[in-house]
Amino acid sequence: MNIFNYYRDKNVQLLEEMVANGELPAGLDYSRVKVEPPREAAHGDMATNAAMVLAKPAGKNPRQLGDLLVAKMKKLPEIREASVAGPGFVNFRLVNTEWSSVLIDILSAGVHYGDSKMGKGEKVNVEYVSVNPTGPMHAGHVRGAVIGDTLANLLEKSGFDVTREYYFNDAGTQVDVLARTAYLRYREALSENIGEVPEGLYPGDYMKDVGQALAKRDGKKWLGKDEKEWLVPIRDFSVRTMMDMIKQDLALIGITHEVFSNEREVVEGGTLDKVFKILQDMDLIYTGTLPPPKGKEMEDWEPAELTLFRSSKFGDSSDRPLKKRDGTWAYIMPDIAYHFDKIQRGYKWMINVLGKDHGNYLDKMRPAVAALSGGKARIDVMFCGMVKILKDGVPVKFSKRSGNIITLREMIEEVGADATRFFMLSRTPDSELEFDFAKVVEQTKDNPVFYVQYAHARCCSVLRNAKELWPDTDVSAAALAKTDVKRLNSEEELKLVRMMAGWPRYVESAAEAHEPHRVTIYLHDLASEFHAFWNKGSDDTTLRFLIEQDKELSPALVVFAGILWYAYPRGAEKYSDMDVPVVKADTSPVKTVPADPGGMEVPHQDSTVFDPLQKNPAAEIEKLLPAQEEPINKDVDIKPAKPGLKSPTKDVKSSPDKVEVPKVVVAKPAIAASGDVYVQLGSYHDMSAVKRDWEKLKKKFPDLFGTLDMKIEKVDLAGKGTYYRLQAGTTTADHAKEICAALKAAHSVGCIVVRK
RNA sequence: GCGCCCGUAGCUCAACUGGAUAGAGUGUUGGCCUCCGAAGCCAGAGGUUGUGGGUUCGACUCCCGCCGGGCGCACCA
Repeated sequence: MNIFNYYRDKNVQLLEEMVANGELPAGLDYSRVKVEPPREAAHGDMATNAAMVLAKPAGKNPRQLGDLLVAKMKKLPEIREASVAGPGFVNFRLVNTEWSSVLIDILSAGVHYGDSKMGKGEKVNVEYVSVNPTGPMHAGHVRGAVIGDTLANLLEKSGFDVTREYYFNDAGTQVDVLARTAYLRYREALSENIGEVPEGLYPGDYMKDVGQALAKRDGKKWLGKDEKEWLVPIRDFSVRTMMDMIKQDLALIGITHEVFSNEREVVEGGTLDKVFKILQDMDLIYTGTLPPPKGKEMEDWEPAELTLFRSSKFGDSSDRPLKKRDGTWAYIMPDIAYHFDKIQRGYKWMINVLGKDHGNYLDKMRPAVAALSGGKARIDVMFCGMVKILKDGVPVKFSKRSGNIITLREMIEEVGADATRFFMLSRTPDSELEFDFAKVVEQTKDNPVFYVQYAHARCCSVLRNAKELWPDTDVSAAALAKTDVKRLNSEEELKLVRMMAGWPRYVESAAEAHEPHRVTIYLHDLASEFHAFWNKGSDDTTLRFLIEQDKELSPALVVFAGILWYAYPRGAEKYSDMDVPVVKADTSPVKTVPADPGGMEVPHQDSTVFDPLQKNPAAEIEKLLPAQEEPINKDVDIKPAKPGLKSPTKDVKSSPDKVEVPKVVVAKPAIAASGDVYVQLGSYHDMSAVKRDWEKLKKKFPDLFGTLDMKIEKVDLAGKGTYYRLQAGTTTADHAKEICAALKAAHSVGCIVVRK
């Protein structure tokens, strides 16, 4: 039960009484009336804005109306005090037993505390993860996965009928590449020497397992056969294997989808034609020519007759092609058909969790959904910000080429599922997030994960001690629900209780606003309140959880705190059986209290207790997008290797106790110190991007580039296409170095010194 | 150029979709262990919420204009 809603209804009831006896005019709209905890606890337990929002329609001034309401409220036995304050807030306090009875609610509801019927059983489809089956889940995917899953949990808890769905693409060229890679690894598994994985195939080692599995299942069946024969069966096998792998990975962080959909079924089921026909019948299809994209120099743009969908009728900026020039489907068509399928399955509300880089997905899909549902279905997209992975404070380079990806599995093994989930939820979804391996496992209070876990550990500790103190006492939630909680009435205790009473409000607001991170904020606040209460026990022994003379009362509070830990974003149903739903945390001390108090050594707060996975982290690329896997080789920015820098050799022998800080030696460039040097700032596929970036840079670093000119160097790299290199010059070698240093410091662009 | 998102303490972020004196952590200053876990707690200092207007009882929140940043803008996937 949400006690705030309860009193909101109570207030509305009072107002209705006032209407009934003529104090207020009839027909008032109460929908904006809210009851909330006041921002300042000193103001009271609860506050309502009723007088302010109803003043105008009621033809009274807010304070006048407030006074009327206060008079009514004061007659209620549950309300101890009420008054009008500020611009017209009505603040009120409840009698203590009202609060302490919340504890009984919590204990009897258990993990269902905070459930509500807000959603009224409405069907919602939450689609998230949706990683294509071409590789394992990696660190960049995790955030969207966690956010989507938690949102689904919250919606479910709030009374929606939620379906967790996963959609994967198994019909494009990517899965063919997957099949070819699998075939190669299959040959390898049958002891063929395959050498390096050729460009265009997936280089990762995970494909070895697929090859092995295939060899185990089919033996030498496919050796020497033509691709035409093996492509389809091996593709199916690989897709299945990869999906199994992904599902296992997801299970590691407690994510299970109910429905898996795939593109192939959509395509082969003929849905595309069906959807097209429907749109045609609605007269939303025509053949026409689109204007060229604005503001973007397109050298190779030429007008073409295309099959277009009148999406602009549904708020899109322009109509969109559904078929390519050659008559085949455009890539958005399967997605549209897939959403049609969802609509047909009865969803009026669909939520997609995507990476921020899919910027215009919603623009493209919303018109189609509107058209195909007759305006009855709604699609929302949550865009998740990027994750910057750091190891020991150093950004981790992410490159598929070298197979250097941090997989979800590695991440979980390193920091644990709970910490991962918590951390991924610690910021608003669309913001960028720094995920520092060292910080996540750091055991200090600047690690919110630990801070919350520590509070939980203390709860466990109390229960453990309670069992020791009173071996015969039942400390299960059910037993504690019978505790005489009315005796909990000190201000300190009630403060904690009020905090717990607020949980249902957080659940609702987080679900409504699609902001699962509010859960972690709540937990942090709750933990903070808990720690504060704990320490009060030092000054005042009557505020301890365990009071030897009073075994009935003591542990009750702890259990509530413990119950709320469930809120840790995981599925409620998984914890049906509970004393205290346990979140992973140390249940035993890892640091002992010294016998001689007064000089306890505490680790420095900035220090870490984490041993990094890799000691040779590479810098540079620092953003991870939950993006689609792609075969290597596409459009890679080609940069010459930096002169003078060798990759660190592994077998450098150095004694561990003599740690040498590696000296950064900047190799002296073999360039004369006169104006005969350019700095190369980037390399692009199209000319307009070069110009655009140059303008940007000039604006951003006027001091650096003010006097320099732009030079564009065109290069043809065999097999890789044409590149335009952006260079600035000429200048001296020293100045060039300065520029590069400054750019590096600003994390802006790469910078290479080149000769004239 | 167009569209979407963002700009809050020195730093990293909140602020319960319009509420009261904008809060936490970090850093800094001081205090608290004979006591349920001191990896904790308490207190001090730190702000014209990028900027200029508007809407109203009331704006970090909504609207408009600027400034600064991110992402997206193909018939590619």
